[in-house]
Amino acid sequence: MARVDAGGRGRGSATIRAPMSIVTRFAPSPTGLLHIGGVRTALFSWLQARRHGGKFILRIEDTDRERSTDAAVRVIVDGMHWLGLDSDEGPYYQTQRFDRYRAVIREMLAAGTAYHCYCSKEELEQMRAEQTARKEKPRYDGRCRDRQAPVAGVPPVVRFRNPTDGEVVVKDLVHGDIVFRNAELDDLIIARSDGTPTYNFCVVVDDADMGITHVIRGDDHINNTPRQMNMLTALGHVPPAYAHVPMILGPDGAKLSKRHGAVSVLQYEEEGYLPDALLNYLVRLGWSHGDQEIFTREEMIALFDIGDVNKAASAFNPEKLLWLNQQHLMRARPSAVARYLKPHLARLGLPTDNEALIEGVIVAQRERTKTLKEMALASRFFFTDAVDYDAKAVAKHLTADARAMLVTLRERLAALATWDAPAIHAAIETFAAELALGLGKIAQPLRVAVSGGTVSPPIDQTLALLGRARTLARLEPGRY
RNA sequence: GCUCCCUUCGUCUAGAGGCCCAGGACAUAGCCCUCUCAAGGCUGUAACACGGGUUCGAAUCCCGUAGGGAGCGCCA
Repeated sequence: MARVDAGGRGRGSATIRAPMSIVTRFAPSPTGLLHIGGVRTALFSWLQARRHGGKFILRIEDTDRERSTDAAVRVIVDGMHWLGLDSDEGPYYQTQRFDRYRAVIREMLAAGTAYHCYCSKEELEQMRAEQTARKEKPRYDGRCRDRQAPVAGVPPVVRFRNPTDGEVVVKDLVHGDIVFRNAELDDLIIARSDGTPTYNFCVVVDDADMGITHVIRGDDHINNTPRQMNMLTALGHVPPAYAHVPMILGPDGAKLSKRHGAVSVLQYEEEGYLPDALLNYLVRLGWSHGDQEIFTREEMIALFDIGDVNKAASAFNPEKLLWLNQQHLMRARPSAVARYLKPHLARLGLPTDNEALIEGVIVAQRERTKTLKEMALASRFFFTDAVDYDAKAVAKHLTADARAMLVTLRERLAALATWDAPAIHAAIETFAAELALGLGKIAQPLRVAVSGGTVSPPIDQTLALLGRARTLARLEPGRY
C-alpha cells in the first residue's frame, strides 16, 4: 500500500496559493447524469480536502459541446448540494476559459513544445489500420513533428511534443509508483482543427492554474497521467500528487449501468436515502477503518485518508445501502431526519407543519422502515383521517366480536386520565386480562381500526402519537 | 495486438511474516425476544484465483500462470 506523503505542490501560474495547503477538485463532465461512481470520487476529493483543512474546487469539464447538457450540469450542482459536498470555489466551466487555453497553446507553439499537424482524419485512420494489422499499438507516428511549412487550405490541429526517451513515474497515492516509458506515448492533440482545446490539455492547464495539489480521479485515467505530467513539466510546473481510485461495478460485477446504480444521484433522494447514509455507504467502497461500518460525516472527515484507499474495483450492493440508511435513520437526531422526511410527506399530499408529530413519527417508525419514502408511506394514517382500510385486514381482524370489543375498549380509552404510551399500554393490558385474551387479540383489531392495516409501531405508541381525539374518532362504530 | 491496472466469504472489507485451521459487516439459514412489522441478541453456512520460490514460518515478500478491467479518438 502506498504511503507516499502529500508532497505535490501546484504552482499556479494564474493565481498564487499557500504552497503547503491541500487543494483538491472534482471535475465531472456533464455528458451523462452524475451517478454514484462520480459521487464517490467527489466524496474522496472532498474528504481529503476537509480532512487536511484544504480547499475543494468544483470544475465542470464541458469542452465537449456536442454531448454536454444543461440537465447534466444541474444534476451535478443539485446533487453536490443535496449531499452537502460543498465546494470552496467554483463551479468553474471550462468553456469559459477558452481564451486562457488558447494563450497557453500559443506559448507552447512558440516554445516548440507543441506543433501543428496537418494530417487528415483519413490519413490517421489509415495509419492506425496499418499499425493494427502489424499488431502494433495504434499511435500517431509524429510525421508532422518537424514540418516547416503549412499545408495550404488545411486547418491544422495542435499536438503536444511528448519526450521520446526516458520514462515517467507516476507516484500514485493508491497504487504506488507506476512507470511509463515515453516511447510508449505519442503526441496527443491538444487543440482541434477548429481551434478548441481538448480534454487532456484543459485538465493540465486548469490543475496548474487552480493550484491543485491532489488529483483524485477514477483509475480509468491512469493512462492519461504520464502525458499530463509531461505537459505540466513542459509548462514549467511540478505535477501534483495523483490518486487513482478504483471504479464501482454494478451488483452483478459488471460495469455500472442504468438499471442498477448508474442513475442520477438525485434518484437516491427521491427513493428516500439520507445524504449521510449514501456517503457512508460510498466511503466504505474501497476504504475502511478497521471493522467500523457506520460513520458520521464528522468521523469520515476525521479518519479518511486517500492513501488508505484500496486498489481493486468494488461492486455496488443495494441491500447494504438500505441497511446503512436505516442505521442512519435510527441514529440521527429526529429533527435532522425531519428535514429530509418532509419532502416525502409533501409528495404524498400530507401536511408538513406539525414538527412534533413528524419527529414522533420518525422515532416510532425508524426501526421499521429503511427509507424515508417507505417511512412516509407507512405513516399516512398519522397525518390524514382519510385512512385506507385494507380489505383483507378488515375482514380478518374486525370481526363482529372484535367490533363489539372495540366499543368497550373505546370507552376505557376515553376515560383515561392521561394519554401517553404507558397509560394506554396499562389500559389495554388490563382489558385483555379481563377478557382472558392475549394482547394480540386486542392489539390487531385496534391496529386495523386505527391505521387501516396490520402493520404499525407498537399499538400503545401508535395511539399516543395519534392523540386521543383522533384515536377515539377512528374507533367510532361504523368508521371502519 | 500493445501499454497500464487489479485478484481474501455471494457482496463490502480486516489483515503490512508468526496474534489467522483468516476477523467484522450486508445478504442468507436457525433460535431467542414479541401486540403486528421491525429493531435487537445468539448461532450457523461461506473466502486467502492457481503454480512455483524465499523463510524455521506466507493471505502477507519474489517470480510466473490464469482470469478480470482500463487505455490506445480532432470523447471526457
